Amino acid sequence: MVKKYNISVEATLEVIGGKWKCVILCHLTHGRKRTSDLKRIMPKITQKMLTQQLRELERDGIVNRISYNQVPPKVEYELSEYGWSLKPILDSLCAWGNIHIIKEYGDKSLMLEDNGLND
Amino acid sequence: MVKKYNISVEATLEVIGGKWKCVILCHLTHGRKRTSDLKRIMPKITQKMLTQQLRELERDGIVNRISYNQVPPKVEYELSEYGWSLKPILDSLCAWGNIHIIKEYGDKSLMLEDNGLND
DNA sequence: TTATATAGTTACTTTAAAGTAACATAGGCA
DNA sequence: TGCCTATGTTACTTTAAAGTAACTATATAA
Repeated sequence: MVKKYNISVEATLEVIGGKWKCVILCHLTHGRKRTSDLKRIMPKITQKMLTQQLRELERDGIVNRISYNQVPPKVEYELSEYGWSLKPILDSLCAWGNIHIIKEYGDKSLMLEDNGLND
Repeated sequence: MVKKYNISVEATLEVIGGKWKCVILCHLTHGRKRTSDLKRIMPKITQKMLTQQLRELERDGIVNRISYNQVPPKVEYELSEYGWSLKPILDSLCAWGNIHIIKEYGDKSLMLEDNGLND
């Protein structure tokens, strides 16, 4: 077998890398969410990307998918126990981002959408 | 002006996202490195990607570029003071990656290159 | 019976990231 | 003179990620 990683951080990036996964996971650290909740909180994500990213996170054991058998469908997503082990990382990524935004733009309210989670 | 971020973690990803930046930064947490050192430690990175990523990290104030005026050239890179503020994040990304590799493959020595930094 | 609501899929296109290979620099040394 | 070194650049190609738009399913309520 060929060694896959130069350094272990690459394994983490395989799981939470890309444009959307960290964003989704940060929102899920504030509690279980329906698909429609996630779409409302992240207005710019498309249905396709949302499902795709959630599927991959589910495959990697990071989130649980809870499907209620009803019509119209109701599906909720939450961090799994393993997913919660990412909480300190997600928190510090957000915290550093806040500092960086203030450093770059002076005022974070200018750059962050008003979704009730940026206060 | 249009709000740029849904949540602050996106600002962080703009700085350290992509395939190489976290890897480069993790190596730099072990000390100042010449370009040739970095190429040796990361054999799969190309000259172009290495320079490109370092330039962006420099532009964002994360690394310092130290150029000795001599021929053949000698250039060193190190974390800036601002870059060092990422150290806790980089460390926890690596630590989580180790755990994840062990969870997925049982033995991390099977997956990590022998570059002297994975022990 | 027809419209509604929610979650998801599919084929396709666009955009962005990464990789390749050849070239540039310039002082020292054989 | 001409080659070596280390670092970096450029034009181009390839690959991967993300986005678009149209489609599906189906119990319930109007």
